[in-house]
Amino acid sequence: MMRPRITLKDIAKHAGVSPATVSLVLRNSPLAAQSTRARVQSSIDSLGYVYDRAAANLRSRYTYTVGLVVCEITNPFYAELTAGTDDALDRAGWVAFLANTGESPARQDRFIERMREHRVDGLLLCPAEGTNPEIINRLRDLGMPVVQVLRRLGRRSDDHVGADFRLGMRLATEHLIQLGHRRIAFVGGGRHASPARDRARAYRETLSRHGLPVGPIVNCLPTHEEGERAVMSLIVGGRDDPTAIICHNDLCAIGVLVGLSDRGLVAGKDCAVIGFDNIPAAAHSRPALTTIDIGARRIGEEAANLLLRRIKAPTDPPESIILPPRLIIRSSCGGQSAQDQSTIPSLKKWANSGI
Amino acid sequence: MMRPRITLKDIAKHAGVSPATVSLVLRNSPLAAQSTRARVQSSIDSLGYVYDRAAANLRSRYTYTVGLVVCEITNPFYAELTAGTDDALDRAGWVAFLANTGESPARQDRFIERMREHRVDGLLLCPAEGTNPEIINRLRDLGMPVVQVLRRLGRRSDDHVGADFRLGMRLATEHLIQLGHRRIAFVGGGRHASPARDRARAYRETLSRHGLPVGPIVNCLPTHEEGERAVMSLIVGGRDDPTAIICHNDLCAIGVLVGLSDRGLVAGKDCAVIGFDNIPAAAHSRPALTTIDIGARRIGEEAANLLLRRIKAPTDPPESIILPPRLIIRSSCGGQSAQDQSTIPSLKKWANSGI
DNA sequence: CCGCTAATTTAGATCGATCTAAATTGCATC
DNA sequence: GATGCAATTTAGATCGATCTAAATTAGCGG
Repeated sequence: MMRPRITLKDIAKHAGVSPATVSLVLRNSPLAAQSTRARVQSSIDSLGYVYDRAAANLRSRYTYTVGLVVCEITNPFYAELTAGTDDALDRAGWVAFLANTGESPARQDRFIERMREHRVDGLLLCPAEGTNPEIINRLRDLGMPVVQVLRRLGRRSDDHVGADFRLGMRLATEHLIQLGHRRIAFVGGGRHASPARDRARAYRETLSRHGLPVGPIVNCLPTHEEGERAVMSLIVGGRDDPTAIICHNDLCAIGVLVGLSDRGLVAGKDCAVIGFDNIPAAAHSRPALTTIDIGARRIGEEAANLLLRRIKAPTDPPESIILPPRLIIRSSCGGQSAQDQSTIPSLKKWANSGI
Repeated sequence: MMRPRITLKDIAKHAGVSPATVSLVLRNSPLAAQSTRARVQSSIDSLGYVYDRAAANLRSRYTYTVGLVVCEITNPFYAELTAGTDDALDRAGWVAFLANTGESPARQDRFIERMREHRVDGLLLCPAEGTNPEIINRLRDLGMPVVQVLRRLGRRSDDHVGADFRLGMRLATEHLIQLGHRRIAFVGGGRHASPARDRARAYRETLSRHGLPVGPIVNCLPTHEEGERAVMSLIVGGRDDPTAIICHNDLCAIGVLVGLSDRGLVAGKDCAVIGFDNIPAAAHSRPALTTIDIGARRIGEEAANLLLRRIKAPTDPPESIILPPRLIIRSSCGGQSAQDQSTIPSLKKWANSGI
């Protein structure tokens, strides 16, 4: 019924060499002579052999797999990031196990455990909100290479790839200030992950530095719905209504745009709106959304590459790779609607010397 | 430096039993006595043992992994579908390798090969456009269980989970006809995957059945950009301009909404627009998009469950699970803007008797 | 033709689990 | 206490590759 799998031994017999030699050929070892290499290769082709990595990694060091733990893949931003890691891993010949935690630490723990059982060589972790920071230390003690993506738990001296959220938020805030806004609200604050804290902090600092009042701040989920709803509480028609709104991300900014239009207001004229992430939809809202691009795909790629480096050199000092954000000016803040006023993205990168 | 991995043998020694017994306990075999089970379990806990599935599956039948091959994860619809499969697999204790082919058959082939090397027990395949249908036969000959998701290649008697795209398109078209539209355009036609062909066909059939003219049809990618652009070619201000536009999917429908508003037209008043997929953003466009919901998440779950069934019973006759679409009426077609006029989704399902 | 080094090849143990088939134990019955 | 049968336990082979260390072969100078 089930025909037996063709193994390395079968190839050896067919090619008239030892299994050890076939193994050398399979791994492109320089030890194998050109002539035998060719002979073995032709046996492989004619028998239709499939290399069994699962068996190989029992003995060898690597499984050539990593775990990708994402907090919410249905968020377009993370989908983009996932596509980036998939790309980079594919190029290197690796594959990723996917886990979508849906912001559940319990599910995340369960998945990480499962990954350990499958002997992944490392983890790309965008930790769910509320994750116990201890998990990083635990994984390090277990010798499991981990690269934190975007969100970062605990100490600053772990491997990490992210964006400069504070600079991003400063760019956004200063853009509005330059346009003359004095009452600048923040929608989607109150999240607890590190990028959220960074944003909130930069928002406050920038306003204070310019001697402007901080707030109002609406703490809500960064979603369409809550963005829409936030407008209701923010714009009451009084003198003190904000003239500009900075949003935690584009999803929620697009909600704000809709909320404004439902109130008969025109974003970019009656009220400026600025987003964060530059998801594909941001270019296609009306008015088109001014936002901060942080290069989701690129972050995914850099994270995958860093993880592969770390797997190969586990004791090298940790790296923190921070990609520069750029302000994308469209029309939701009124005035100029120039296309993508971009700065050349240069890679800011440093290694903490293992402190 | 690297402390050696704790193995089943270590547990055996610690608990004073044989490795075989520990193995039984690990697999919850009824052969192990309650008392030994407890003793072994406590050894496991105190030594911090991690089961090595990679080693186990060398000998045993299953690896408890599947490959998930998706054509474009950055499309919100597929992201949702991916979340659904991830959910179902997680519940069953399985994990998926992820591959985002980006509609590249070559990349898809490469990935499938890699999955075979990793000995996945089965594949969830949403084939890239242009995939050679032979691949299904090849995989069947190799004994690899495959469930096609949404898109379906070649013969109708393979395992497959999808939506009734033809019914969906009929619902959409008839909805517009009922509203009195006579010139109904189709944007995003010309795609080659099976769901696209089904939609185009139902669109034509329904119009013909009602004695209405077919077209105009704009063949373009189902994206924001091209949706916007399509409006330019479709609405020229003449007598024969369509009064309604059906779109291949919501992404492109939202583009059409934007295109209309850029022309100073109001969707739902000057022109009706209807989408397909019911992605999250559809409820938050303005006007809110009337669309066809096909339950992306549910499809992902059903596909994962079917694959698990097929892995356990490879010789059972193939199943085709078709989920019913439902029309979600919002305001992009004008008139009533009642919330989610939904029918109760009942599962339509049949098994081809292995023909 | 021998010795010596360098280039190839290989035998056999090993990775960490499962599987088969046989051995052992426990318990009720005779 | 011997016997039979079911319930547990176990030894040892096995999955399909890699690894180590040793064996073989080739090439070259003398």
